[in-house]
Amino acid sequence: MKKFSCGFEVTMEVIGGKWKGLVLYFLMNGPKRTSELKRIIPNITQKMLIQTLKELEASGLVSRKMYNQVPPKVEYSPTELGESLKPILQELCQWGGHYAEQEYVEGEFEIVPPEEAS
Amino acid sequence: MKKFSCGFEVTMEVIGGKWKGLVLYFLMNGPKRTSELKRIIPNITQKMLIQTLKELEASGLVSRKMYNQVPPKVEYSPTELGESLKPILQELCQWGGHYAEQEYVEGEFEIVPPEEAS
DNA sequence: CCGGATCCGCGCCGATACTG
DNA sequence: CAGTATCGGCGCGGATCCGG
Repeated sequence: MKKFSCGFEVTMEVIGGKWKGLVLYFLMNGPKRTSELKRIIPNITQKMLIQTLKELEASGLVSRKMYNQVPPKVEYSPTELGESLKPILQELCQWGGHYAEQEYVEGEFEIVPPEEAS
Repeated sequence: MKKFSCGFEVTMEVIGGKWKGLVLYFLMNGPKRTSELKRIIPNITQKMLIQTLKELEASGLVSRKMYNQVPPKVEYSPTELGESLKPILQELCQWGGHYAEQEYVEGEFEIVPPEEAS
């Protein structure tokens, strides 16, 4: 059992890292197939996408629905627990957007369409 | 200039990682000296504490005030920009607290006094 | 009391190739 | 289309010693 001194650390354990929060954020608008997510987040590799989704599922934030057919079809959607993070994720997103425009950090960060993002 | 496709990534760039958000969170209750922070977060090493504070300062979220005296005294406090993160940090903290008590993850995470935390 | 400097292990994350 | 397997770089974060 991992021990922390503050709930903040627990949340970070769950949506921290490079991709987890972002993937969850894009799932909030409705169920997505793996390939859709890959298209929305072009810079993620297939490996990291699958791994991220598995971690989110293990954390109980995302549910995985499989259709037994060919070609395979899998859809991911946020669970109720995952949905409960929606307002927070949106605030984090908005804050970052405003922050990037602060004169203090102007030229440090840029928000661009996915194709051009690093 | 770092490029992102979503403000969320920018925010994570600033409060992500193992310590940045946590240190900022504990600064919200008022200015703190280095040694105070070290006492509040015993598991952080001095190196990481200093490094974290410098990064937060470079991001414009924390201001560093030095008193020229012996023994040296330095105080850190959140800037206005840093303060603007306060509600979000609190929500992240509360969410993590509730999450740790979900039956789904019971036994996975525990929130304990700093001395026992890992 | 406060901070800098070095060394280094480990794990995150990426690239690539392959299966059903 | 969805997922697995393997290999490896690199940087975060930790331990420790040193200086003002």
